Amino acid sequence: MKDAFSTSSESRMHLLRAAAECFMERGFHATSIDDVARRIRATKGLVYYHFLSKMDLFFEVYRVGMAALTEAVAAARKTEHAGLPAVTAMLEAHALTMFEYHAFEHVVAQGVQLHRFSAMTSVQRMTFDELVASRDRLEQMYRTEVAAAQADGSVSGDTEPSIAVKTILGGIQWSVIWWRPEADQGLEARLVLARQMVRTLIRGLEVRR
Amino acid sequence: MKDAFSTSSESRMHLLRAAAECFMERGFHATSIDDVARRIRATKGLVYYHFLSKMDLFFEVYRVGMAALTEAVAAARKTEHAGLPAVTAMLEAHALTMFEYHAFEHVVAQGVQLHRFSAMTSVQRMTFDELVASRDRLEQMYRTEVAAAQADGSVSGDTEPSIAVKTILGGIQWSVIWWRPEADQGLEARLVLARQMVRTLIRGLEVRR
DNA sequence: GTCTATAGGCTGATAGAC
DNA sequence: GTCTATCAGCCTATAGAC
Repeated sequence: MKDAFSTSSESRMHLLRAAAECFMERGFHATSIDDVARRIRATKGLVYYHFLSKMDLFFEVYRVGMAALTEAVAAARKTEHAGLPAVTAMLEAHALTMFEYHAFEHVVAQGVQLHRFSAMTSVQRMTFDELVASRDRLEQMYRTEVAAAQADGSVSGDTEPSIAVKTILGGIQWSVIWWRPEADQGLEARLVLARQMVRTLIRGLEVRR
Repeated sequence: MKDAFSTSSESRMHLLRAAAECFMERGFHATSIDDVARRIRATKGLVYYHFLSKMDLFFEVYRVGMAALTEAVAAARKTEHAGLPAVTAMLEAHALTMFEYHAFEHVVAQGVQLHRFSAMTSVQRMTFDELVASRDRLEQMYRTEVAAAQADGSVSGDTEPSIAVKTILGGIQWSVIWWRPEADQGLEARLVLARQMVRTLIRGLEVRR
């Protein structure tokens, strides 16, 4: 998992992981810096040595989560032909990343909602805007492929790509709510689950012959 | 919308709505009791006259949101034959309720995540467990209908009902994240959107002939 | 790099006036 | 029913020791 953290010191990486877990369990505001430090048996001082503020720490966690998602989905996109095959591969990679980076993706989901951070410096505002933009770019990849699939006739044209994408992605993203790491250990079980989810979304509930 | 609030005084009802909006915008922990009171141009004292604590206020908002959802879905269920037709009607009603009770349903979504309220009294713990149970009962309605649809062959049997339901419902529930009341005014526009979402989930992305 | 100590601000909850 | 005043606790962030 090292890759998504790029170049980070040991402590910094451990803090990021601890923060992701705390934010997932209790949410941003209910998590104290002491909670994060305590989780790796350190104290507040260490956190403030590595991060400027609690919000910057949150942003870093978000960035790691989005980076993991973007890389996985972009890579999967290239393995298949444009259109429906690409979308299918993207969704499967997307789901697997949701499981592997569970805590981080939970934070990403929170971040989407938290437009209103009480007080943001202008630097933080810029960072925040970039994170929102990265989320839009991910969705844009999907919209492009769905539009291509509509053009080649493999996806029905009577629903706007943006609506279809939001709906389908919701099915994947919502897994942060109900999926638990304990539930299914091992890559094999995760792959089976991811494929069932993707199949449900691509083929629909209804069976036709 | 009065119905879902059952018997409530005027002030109490306004406070519930204000609380739902605050919790939606800032989240439970970031919302202060003063924020809620200020939104209806009142003060803290009023809130504590009507509700025992901030957490009880949250629980009441959650209860209203879940009640609205349960009633709408249960009613829709009866309008169609068991199995796929029932599921389709349930999803459409579900989506429409997500829009109509947007702020409340946003809080319900938060509530699912907040397992760990720092300090709950035993009474609060019981209330909380009942709210979680009400959520499970809603999902159970869907699982039952999907299983019936698998039995009559209208839904493929190769995905467990619980997985299919969680995936499909995710597509609907996630709309609290991206849908905004300003976006589409009027019942007509909402109905069109709801039907596009449901169609995407029932028929799938892929088109077949 | 990591820790301790502490300042300073905010907020949940209560008491009591009107 | 609604408001004002206030307390007690917690938590972010900083300063400075080691």
